[in-house]
Formats: sequence, C-alpha cells, structure tokens
Amino acid sequence: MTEAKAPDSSRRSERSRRAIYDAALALVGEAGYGRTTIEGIASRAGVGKQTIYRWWPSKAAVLMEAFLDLAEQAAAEAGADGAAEYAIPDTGDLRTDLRRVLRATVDEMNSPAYDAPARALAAEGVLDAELGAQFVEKLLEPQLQLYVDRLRAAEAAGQVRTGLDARIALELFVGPLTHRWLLRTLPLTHAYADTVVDYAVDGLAPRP
Amino acid sequence: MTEAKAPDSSRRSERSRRAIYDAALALVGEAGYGRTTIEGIASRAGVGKQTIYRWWPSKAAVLMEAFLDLAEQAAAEAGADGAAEYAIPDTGDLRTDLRRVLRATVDEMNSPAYDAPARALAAEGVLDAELGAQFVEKLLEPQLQLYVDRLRAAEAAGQVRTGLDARIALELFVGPLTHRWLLRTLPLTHAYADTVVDYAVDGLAPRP
Amino acid sequence: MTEAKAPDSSRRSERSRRAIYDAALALVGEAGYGRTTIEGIASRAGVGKQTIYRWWPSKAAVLMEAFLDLAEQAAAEAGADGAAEYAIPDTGDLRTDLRRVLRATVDEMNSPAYDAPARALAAEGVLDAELGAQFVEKLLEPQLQLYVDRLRAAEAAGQVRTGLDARIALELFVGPLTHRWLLRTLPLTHAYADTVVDYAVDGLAPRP
Amino acid sequence: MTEAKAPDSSRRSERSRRAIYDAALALVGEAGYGRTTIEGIASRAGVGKQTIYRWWPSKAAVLMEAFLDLAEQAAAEAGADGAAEYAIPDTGDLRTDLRRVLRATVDEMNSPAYDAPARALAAEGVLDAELGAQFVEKLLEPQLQLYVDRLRAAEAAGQVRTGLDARIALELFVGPLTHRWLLRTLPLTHAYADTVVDYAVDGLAPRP
DNA sequence: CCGTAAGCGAGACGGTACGTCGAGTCTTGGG
DNA sequence: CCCAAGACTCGACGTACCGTCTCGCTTACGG
Repeated sequence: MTEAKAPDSSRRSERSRRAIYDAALALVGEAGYGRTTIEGIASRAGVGKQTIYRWWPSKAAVLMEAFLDLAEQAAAEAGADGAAEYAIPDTGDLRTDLRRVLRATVDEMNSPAYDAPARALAAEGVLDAELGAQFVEKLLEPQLQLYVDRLRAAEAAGQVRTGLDARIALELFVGPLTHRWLLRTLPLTHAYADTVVDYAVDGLAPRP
Repeated sequence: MTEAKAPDSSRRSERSRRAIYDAALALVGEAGYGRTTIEGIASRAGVGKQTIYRWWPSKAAVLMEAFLDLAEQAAAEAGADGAAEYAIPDTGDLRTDLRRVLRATVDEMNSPAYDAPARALAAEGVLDAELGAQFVEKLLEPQLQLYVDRLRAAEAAGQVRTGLDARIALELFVGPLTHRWLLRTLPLTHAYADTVVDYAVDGLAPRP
Repeated sequence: MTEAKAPDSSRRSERSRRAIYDAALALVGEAGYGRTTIEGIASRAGVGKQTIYRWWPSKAAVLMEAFLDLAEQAAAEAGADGAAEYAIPDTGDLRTDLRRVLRATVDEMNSPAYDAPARALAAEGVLDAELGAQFVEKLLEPQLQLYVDRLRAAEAAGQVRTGLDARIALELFVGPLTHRWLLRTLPLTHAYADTVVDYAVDGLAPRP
Repeated sequence: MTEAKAPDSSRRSERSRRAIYDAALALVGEAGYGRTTIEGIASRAGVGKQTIYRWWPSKAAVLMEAFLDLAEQAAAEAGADGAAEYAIPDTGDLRTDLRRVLRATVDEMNSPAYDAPARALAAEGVLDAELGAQFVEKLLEPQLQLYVDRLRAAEAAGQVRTGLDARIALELFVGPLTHRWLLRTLPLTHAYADTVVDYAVDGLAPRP
C-alpha cells in the first residue's frame, strides 16, 4: 500500500468529530458552500485545522460525512419506535404511495436545513466524479433501492407491466423532482409531485 | 442607478473576447472547472486580468458566455443550410421523434467537449441561484420550449391526452436523462433513452 | 539562468518598502527576533505577505536591508554637513583616536535600538553562512576597512611597527568588544574599551 | 515554590538520555540547527516527545547538555591518563604556550563535529540572554579561567606588566579568534593564531 | 510478590506560522 | 480609453512543529 500513514482512529476525539460536523453544517447553511472554508469550520468547531486534515481529504468530504451523520441521526430517531428501518409504504395502491413519498421529498427539498448541504454535495459531486460516486453510493442509492422494492411489489400485484425495468422506471419519479430542485426551473410543489406521479404511473401500467 | 462605471463596449477588443472564450473552454476541458482560474485564462489568452474583470463578473460568467458562444456557432453551422432555427422533428409519431431527440441528447452528454463546460455551469448554477437562473434562461429554457411545442402538436394530433401539462410532461423525458448525467448513477445509453421514451410516452397517452 | 521570475523592481512600492523596514525593526526591538514573524511584519506594515516574499527570501534578509537602510540614513544625516563620508579620526595620536572610536562602539552596542537588530542579524549570520557573508560584506567590512586605513596611517607615522598586518591588528580592538557584546561575558564599558586600546596599541608599537 | 511537579530523576531512562544526545548532535550536524526539530530528535532517538519535554525546556537546552556531555566525554578520555584536569601548559615561555593553545582552538573551530553544535549554541545564546548565560558559565568561563591562571603565573614570573587585568587581557587572544570563527570574516589558520599571539603578548609586556 | 505509580513510546490534540496561490483592485506605459 | 502586464492587499490553502494531553506498556518499589 502507498498510504502515507493512517492515523489511529481508536484515539480519535469524538468531541471534535461532532463539533466539526455541527460547524460544517451550520456554516454551509449560513454562508453557503463557497464561502465555507476549512479554517472557518476549524475555528467554529474550536479545533485545529490539522484535526480536519487528519481525518478528511477535502471540505466536501467533511460535509458529506456531516450530512450522512445527520441522516443517520434522523433515521435513528424515526426508527426508534421499533418500526421497520425505512421503506416506501405499501397500501396496495401504487399511485397513493408514491404521491406520499414524492410529496415528502418535495418538502425535504424545500427545507433549508436539508437544501443547503445536499445542494452543496450534489454540486460538488457533479464536478468531482469520485465524490459524486460516494454521494450516490451512500446517500442516493439506498433511497433509490426503496423505489425498486416498491415497484417490484407492484409488479407482483399486477399494477405495473411485467418485465418492467425498475431502475429506469424509478427515474420517471425522481428525475423530474431532482431536475426542478437542482436547476430551479419552476417551483417544487405537492401539486407538481402529484402530476408527475400521475403521468409516470400511467406510463408503467400493464400493457392493454 | 449606481453602476460603478460601464465600460465602452464599442471599443471592446473582439480578438481578446474570442481568445478568452477559447482559453476558458480549453482550460475547463483540460484541468477541470475547479482548477481553472481567472489568472490562468488571462495568461492562456494572452490578455490582462483586468480585461476579464472589465467585462465579466465571475469565472462562471465567462464560461457561460463562452459556452453560449459555442452553442451559437454550432447552431449557425447546423442552420447554415437555410432550415428553421432548431426544433424537435415532427414525423407524426411522437415516440419516434422523442427517441431521436433523446438519443442525440445522450450523445451530447457523453461528448467530452460538451460535458466539461456544461457540467461546470450546471454545478455552479446549483450553488449560485443567480447564475443558475441565467443558465436556465439562456441555455435550458430554449431547449425545453421545443419539447413544449412538440407536445402541443401531439396533443392537437390526439397522440397525448388533452389538457396535458406540457411543462411537466417534458420533465419525464429530460429529468431522467439529466439525473443520470449529473449524478452518474448508471450509464447513459441509447437503449436507456429509448426505454425512458417508451414509459413516458405511454404515461401521456390519451386516457382510455 | 534559473531564476523563477524576477519581479519588476521599477514598479516597486516605495511606501510598502519603508513600512516593512519600520515594522521589522520595531517588532525585533519589541518582541525579539524569534518572536518576530513575517506575518507580524506584514500585518504591522499594512502589507500583504506576498509583498514581502516577492522581494526578500527570508525574515533575516528583510531585517538585514532594514538595518542597512537605517545605517544609511544615519550616515546620510551625519554626513549632511558636507564632511567626509566617515572615517576614524586622525589626531596624530593613535591611542586617543581608537579610544574615541571604541567608546562610540561600546555606546552603540549598549543602545537598544542598535542592539536588537544587530544581534539578531549576527546570530542569524552565525548559523547561515550565506547571510553571514552578506552581513560581513555590507555592514562589517566597511567598518573594518576604516581601521585598516587608520592603522596604515599610523604605520606611515611610525607609531606602529612596520610590516604590521593591519587586518589582524584591527581584530585586537574589535574582537574583544564583539566577544563581550555577543557573549555577554562581562559589562561593556568605556573603561573596558580604554584598557583594550591600551594593551593592543602597546602590542602594535614599533619593535625596540 | 510553584514548580509544576518535578519528575523523579532516579527513574530516568539513561538509554533515552543518550539516544537524545546522539540524535540532537547528529541532526544539528547534518541538517543545521534551524532545520533540527524536537519532533525530529524524538523520532530519530526512538523516543516520545514528552520524554524530551519532561527533562528539557527547549531545543537549545537539549543541545547544550548534549554538547556538554560530549565535552565531558572528550575531557574524560583526554584525562584518562591521570593528568591534571586541563590547563594551559606553562613552559615558562608565555608566547609559546599561548601559541599552542590558540592553535588548538583554531583546530577545534575548524572541526565540523565541534563547529556545528557550538555555533548553534553560540547563536542561540546571542539571542537568548538566559541561554547565553548558561553557555558562558558552563562552557566558556571554565576555559577563560585557564587563561586567567596562566596570565597570573606570567605576571608572577615578570613576563607581563604588573597590575594587568587578566580578564581583559585574555580577550586579546580569544576575542579575535572568536570574531573570525563566528563571523567568518577571514580564514582561521595557525599563522593567524601565531600573529595574534605575537601582537597581544607584546601588548601585555612589562612597561619599559 | 504483587499492586500501583512513575517513566516511557506513540501520537492526537489546539494552535501559530509557514510559504504559495488566486481573487479582485490599482497603476504604468503603449497604441 | 482600451489593453497587456503585473504589483498590490487580502484571505485561504495545506504543511510543519510547537507544547500539552491522553493512551497502553513496562518496570521498579514499597506495603
């Protein structure tokens, strides 16, 4: 291996790690990604710069982990009541279930606490393929898999055409939302989400 | 108004402008957007830094104009044979027409000359709302309008449901492609484009 | 040549240069050489760090020029009355003349404004041969040459032995003073200077 | 007193102490004093940084002790044949005796093993009065005392003037040598040492 | 002879300064 | 008055060491 020399993670300061996450998310939210600096994060977290450079290779990587941590915390809270980890609901009616999920996604995209860091990560991932791969693998892919699962269930229930390519089908739902979110072409509303679901679910229906 | 003092654009050096466009596109292509600097562009273009700052407010703005210029040149060449500006073909078969267009879009997204600057602009637009608005207005919206036009024709021809919201419908086509392009989840192929068209066109079909 | 790229000294900011000299001398005087930093000098001078790095290779080089400039100013003031540049007086009595000079040197060494930067430069020159050579050439050697001249005059007047090696003889005067000054073995007083002159002048007297 | 808490020197690791001395001297010799760091010494000595900070207050202090230790070892070897500790020889002829001593001093100053650390300590002592005092007290003063003793003997033997201030007289010998050594004005040779002795001894001769 | 308290190697930590890069502004000289 | 050139102030970069602070470990002593 040609790793320069890995630090001993068992000695890592949990306190610093958390403070860095908090500072990073706060600064990205307040000042924007471009105006957030490693020095700023370090200073706000009450931490030496080297402590950041020791554990992360870049500003984007810090933000990625901070955001992942945030998501995990949220998931832990949500799943604390013993329910199943996280899945798209299955009431038997695909259209209804997807409306609910896409409306929730719209709400998330419209919430500042989520928007700022997610946008920053997405933008950075657009430019940096390696980071983008991580973004997809750790954040996006698990979400997309839920759609795959739900669509497979719908297929089994005869609600969508057999032989459906679920990996593509799901993009009829998330593609349009992501498009509006990232490019800000037009407002992201519940009504919009509903229409997308309508058109797309019709497109997946069993062939006559 | 309090404009600092507008330069006299009639005395502007055309030679410098072109050199800056070329340098900007070349550097973004070679080194990536993040490693492209104003100083680098100026030096490569054989131009003083001030000449850039005089006419553009930011690196992204330079790239935007350079890219627009590129698109205009391409359009001029394409339209040199006297044909109409640019439109989605209308053979009477919506499915066929959209397949052709989406396949072309996939090819564009896969071509390095287009990919690097477009990706850079998109990413910058994701972070900077103002720049994003320009990106959408000047580059994206004209394209999207072509879809609106074609869908309206299809509606008139009874190939899609009446009362269709074309602004949303078009996103069933461009949303998925853009999603794969920007986030690099899976490869962008013609087969993929065809499947997207199949599913989406079915979704827009007249209600039974 | 392998010079990275020499800056254009005709465009150099005189204002910055002076401010840097002043700040460097002040900080070395106030905080000591070790606690004086390039950043500190830049900040105190109201100057960007790069402006220092553009023109000087090191902290010591800055201080050297600042000190030289100080010496030149002092010399300019002293010589403003039209007198000869600077020389050891020649009253005809070597002992008297050297007493006067060495007493003045003692006073200089005891004055804080001179002591701090001169000591810093000397110490740095002790470690860094290149800088030491500059220190000697630009600051020390001109002084020592005055002794050589005076001793040659004394030789001509028959006050010292013929064939005297003036370059060595002068060290009997400046060596002891420098020794006490740099190493702080014992106090540097006029009486001490007088005794050194007495012993050394006797040692140079014509052989019986 | 408010001593933080003195470590128990009876449990001190002799092995570490020696390794630190060796590493310090080696690094100063190889890389120079400025490029020698505490971390470097610790690493080279295979020792924790804290082990250095526990026993020494500064890099210079480490080097000082290392150098002292070296001198002691040398003295122990030299004195192993049962002779007196160390003294300037007294053959009855002051000139001869001093020539021998000053030539030896010149040789020492020209030997790299001595030059690097001694120069570093001297330079540091020039800047740091406290350290300088230690340098003088522990290294220099014992040497100078030998001159005082020899000069007093010479006085008793009528070879130098009565009432001579030996503390000053000795500086006519060591001052010039130190001057050339530290400031590197001109080469340090035996011939030079001889001439210094000639001039200075003449200066101390009994008044006619 | 066994616990416990020290010294120890190791290295993470909060910091300061380094020397470099680039941003955006300002100045000079030439056309 | 535009332009090429480039010096300027400023802010951030990523690195090197500082001196302090835990960690386990080993090692000697004192109950």
